[in-house]
Amino acid sequence: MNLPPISEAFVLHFGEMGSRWGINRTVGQIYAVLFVAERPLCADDLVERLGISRSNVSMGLKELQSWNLLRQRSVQGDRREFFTTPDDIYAIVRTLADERKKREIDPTLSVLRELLMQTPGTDEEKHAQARLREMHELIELLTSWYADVQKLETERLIQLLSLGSKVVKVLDLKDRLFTLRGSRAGAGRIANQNGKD
Amino acid sequence: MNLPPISEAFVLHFGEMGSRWGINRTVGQIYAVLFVAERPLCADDLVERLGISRSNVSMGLKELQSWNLLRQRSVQGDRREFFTTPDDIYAIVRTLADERKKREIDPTLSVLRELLMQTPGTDEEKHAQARLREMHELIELLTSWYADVQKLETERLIQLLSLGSKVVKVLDLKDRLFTLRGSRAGAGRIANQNGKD
DNA sequence: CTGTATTTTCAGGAAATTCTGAAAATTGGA
DNA sequence: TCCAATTTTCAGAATTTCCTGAAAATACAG
Repeated sequence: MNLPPISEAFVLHFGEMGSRWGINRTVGQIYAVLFVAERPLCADDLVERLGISRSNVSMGLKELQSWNLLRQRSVQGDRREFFTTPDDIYAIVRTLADERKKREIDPTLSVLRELLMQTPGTDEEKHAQARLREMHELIELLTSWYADVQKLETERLIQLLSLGSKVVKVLDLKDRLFTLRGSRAGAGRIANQNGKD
Repeated sequence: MNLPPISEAFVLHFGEMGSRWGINRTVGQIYAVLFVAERPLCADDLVERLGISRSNVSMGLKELQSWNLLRQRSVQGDRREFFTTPDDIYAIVRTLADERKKREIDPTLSVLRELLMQTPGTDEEKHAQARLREMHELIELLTSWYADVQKLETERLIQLLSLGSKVVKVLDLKDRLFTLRGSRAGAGRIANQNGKD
């Protein structure tokens, strides 16, 4: 592996992690190299840095592109294709989450929905369906939360994440204001700007 | 596969999904069977239902136990061990998240921290470190949010998830109250019950 | 067009993983 | 303690996934 030590350590770790997810080691390594690179790299650069075959690089890049994880750049006076990862790391995470949802969650939801439509033949099947229904509801809750949060601009998202569970305290505050509404006209007017309930 | 049709379809799908995560097909199938089962099952039950070898079941159960995903039950007058998944599906998700964090996120954070301590030899390494720093910060933000949320009781969690990004509107409300503080003593007092800032 | 640079495809070999049966270890009752 | 039931281990077979080199396809400059 032909990389400076810090990058190499990161690339090795990332490859290892990638293989714990569905992604294979090499694909993870390719991504890691692009992620830390100062400039867009072409396939040959990756061959050189990772010491793997040209065809392997080609397949890896194709895989990463199918995940929407790469940006393509052309370089003046060079016929080869160059690749980078998006600069904005929040955008990367959003893409990753979207793709995983599309590949894992959506098909699962559709299987669950289909199985919940069927008529159970036995008590055993009735029980199975009840379990599947619980799972379905939970996944729906999580994905609708996700869809909501995915809409926020990065700045808002950070604000929300930073707050963590302290949000709950803000909710308490909201509840309290509602309780007070009527007895204190001003608070009621403000609370209503929440635009909901 | 010796299962009623609804369960079988679910088990097959779950095994398939499992193999997209690091988990292997059989382990996913074992979990799925236990998840929909009406009663605790022993290893032989799983052999029968999935049509795989006894030793394979044994290894699969061991793997699931290492993920903390099973409950062990003993049955009166039977020497064999019986297994179930926890009834509470929220608890299951919490466990899963904890384990994935422990296996994937924590080691990554520690590698990143270590690499950020090192002195970069070149500009290339300086740039790599800057990228790793961004990644480190993002992961820290996400995990601290996660740690916070993990503390909530299920009920609160559901409340929070149901609200989705509408939370932001509540935050706006909070901000507005702070803006008003001073000019309107009452609102300020209430806002302070948020216990922060 | 033609020729060269570049990328992609893909068959088959290499490597990794999963699975099995046999044997060893463990468990709990008598 | 001994024995039979049960679980675990593990070497190697079976399967799956990954990787490569060679060949085909594509892109583009002249």
